[in-house]
Amino acid sequence: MPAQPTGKALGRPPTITDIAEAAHVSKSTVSLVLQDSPLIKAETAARVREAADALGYVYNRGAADLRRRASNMIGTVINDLTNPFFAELLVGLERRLADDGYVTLMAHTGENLQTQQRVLASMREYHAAGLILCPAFDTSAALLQQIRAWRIPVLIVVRPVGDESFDYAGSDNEAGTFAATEHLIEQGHRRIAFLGRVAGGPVYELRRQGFTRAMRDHGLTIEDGWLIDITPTREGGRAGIRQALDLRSRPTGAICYNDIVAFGALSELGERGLRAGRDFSVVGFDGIADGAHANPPLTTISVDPARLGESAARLLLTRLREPSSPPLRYLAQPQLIVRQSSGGAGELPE
Amino acid sequence: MPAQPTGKALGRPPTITDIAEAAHVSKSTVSLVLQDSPLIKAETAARVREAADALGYVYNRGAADLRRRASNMIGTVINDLTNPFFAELLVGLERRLADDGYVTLMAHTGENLQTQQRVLASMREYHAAGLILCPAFDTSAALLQQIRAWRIPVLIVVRPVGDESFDYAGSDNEAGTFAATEHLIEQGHRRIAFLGRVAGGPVYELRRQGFTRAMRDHGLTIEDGWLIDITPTREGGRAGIRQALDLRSRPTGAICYNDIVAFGALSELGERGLRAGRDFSVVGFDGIADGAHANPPLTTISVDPARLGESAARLLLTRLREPSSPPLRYLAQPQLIVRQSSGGAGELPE
DNA sequence: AAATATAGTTGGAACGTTCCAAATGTCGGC
DNA sequence: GCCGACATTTGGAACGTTCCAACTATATTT
Repeated sequence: MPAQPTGKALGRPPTITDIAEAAHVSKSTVSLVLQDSPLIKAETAARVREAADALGYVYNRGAADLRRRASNMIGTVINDLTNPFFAELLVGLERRLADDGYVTLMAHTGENLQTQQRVLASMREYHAAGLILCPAFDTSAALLQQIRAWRIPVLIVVRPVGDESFDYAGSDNEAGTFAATEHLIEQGHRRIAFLGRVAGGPVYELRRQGFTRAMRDHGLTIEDGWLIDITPTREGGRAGIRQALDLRSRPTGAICYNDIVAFGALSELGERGLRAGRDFSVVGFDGIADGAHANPPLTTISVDPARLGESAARLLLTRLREPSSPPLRYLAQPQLIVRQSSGGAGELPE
Repeated sequence: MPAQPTGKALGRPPTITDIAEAAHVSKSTVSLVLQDSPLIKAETAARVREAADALGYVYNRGAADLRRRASNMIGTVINDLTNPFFAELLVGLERRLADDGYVTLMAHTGENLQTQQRVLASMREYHAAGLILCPAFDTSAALLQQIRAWRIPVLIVVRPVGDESFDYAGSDNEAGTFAATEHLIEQGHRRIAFLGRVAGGPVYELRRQGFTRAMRDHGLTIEDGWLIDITPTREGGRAGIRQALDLRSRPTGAICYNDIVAFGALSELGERGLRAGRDFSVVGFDGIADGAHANPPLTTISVDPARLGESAARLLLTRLREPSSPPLRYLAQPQLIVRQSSGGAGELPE
């Protein structure tokens, strides 16, 4: 903790000019000292720093940013923080940004396009050095073009929008569900459902494709009703399982769009007296921390959300350093984590 | 979406001076228009706004803040975003702040005191108008005194630190666990454990006290080993249940420090082939959204985290308007939500 | 007709930095 | 005693706003 300022109190917060006066140098010198410039003699620098401490000086980043025509703020737009996946992503993001001396301007959209537009505009007014955007559903490519016209570096996370010319960090969704499905097949499952949205943009699309490809590759057909359309929430997961269990050609396991859908699925199974991993198999997607301590612990395709966040931040920082390099891209290779929620395909007890 | 700027392009982003020129007024007038001042004739204002749109003007809040010696940024310090309780809190907080035209500077400490000190200092440099701090464990009262010396309004959330002179938003922890415990007692339980930290600051203290008071009030004694010391995580919850079930005088239910501890408890019970609500009762604390779709759905003491966040934001905004009113305080009245994880006290199957 | 009030507009000095160009001081070599 | 080279330091004009005091009209009162 810094010492209390001891010098004579001015009526207002001290500025570099005050320090300059106290240390008998010019304010230019003070400015250079604060920037750790090697131009200044060590002795002088020490004297300046002493004066600054004595006066209780605090750097005014706003003023500096105005003059430098730059800032160290990164705007981060998240749409659903109540999904732990995004919370963990944000943690990784913020940690990395903080480590590099940046500060996070955070906003939450709740999937609302107008809110999204508003917060982006606000971040622009604050001169954010860069933006990290997890686009709300139905975000148009036009919005991205607009941001590009703002000339603020922007990185898209998780949900690809627009063309390939934007920096992007996400995960290999198709490969992920492919691996998930293969896992169930290897466990002996032949009748597998997919719980996700039917028309929910590219992420849903790819995850479903990974599922269908794995089924096809293994010579399995997807029977009517196994592609179950739900909202990607815990509630949706429950509904999905209800639907699955009511099917005439009942599946023995399900690939879930993401982990929270899977949680809902586990809950509904439990309510029916069924135990995931024994009576029915459930696989999630995301690898959020809660999965390890779900009931039962959840088999999932992990993309390590915190790490994805760090990578996203890293990409944006690279972009800031290299404004005109070709589009950057990071695709997390999802990894299968086998826990108890998946197991052999027995017959369901009646 | 605003129209593309159509006017002649300058080499640099347009400023109020450029608008002034285009609209044939002074920059003072432009400034007043941007502030919606009633001093300016409607006709003139319209002309100015037109010019601003045409040039693609974007307000420079940094410059304005420098001159006004104020800002619209609120610094928010959260220590554990991976706990959905805090994520939901943050959502409520941010929503309220955004509604009032403020922007959220968010930082994550991961319970690290040094990180906390660093991010607070950083927020000061950025001239945050106010701070919302959920103090990391072991935060000293001295730190708060220091912040007070900075003359930045600060609101403490969730964990009380320092004296009563700080604005605070939290919940009635003692009443919460009291109600939780009474609930189990009413269900017929007589042997109840408490899963929490033994020396973890005021929140733990109060929640434990609510438990002990309820037990005492109902003439029940707390036997050796029923106060179980764990870290307040999912992992801790599992360990706690393991410990509880191994006791010679085995409890039939447990009050958990918070919901994620309860989730761990549910997981461990499941692993042992026990079903919460039938074989053992579990009550959480916080009321995070996941609780409704846990396996089984979790009985909990809800403080409605999102609403708590909104209230916290509201308090801080009030403080900004009334810098010298007496300390503000909001105590959420926690509410018992009965779901399936608690039930009658049967005997445990051997 | 002068004085006063009112509405609308404006010049210019801040706000606290940065950074360029220029100034100063010191040293060695001639 | 002068020159250039180098190490340090500095004056002052920006950066894009706000806001006070002053100014110009025009209308109203005396």
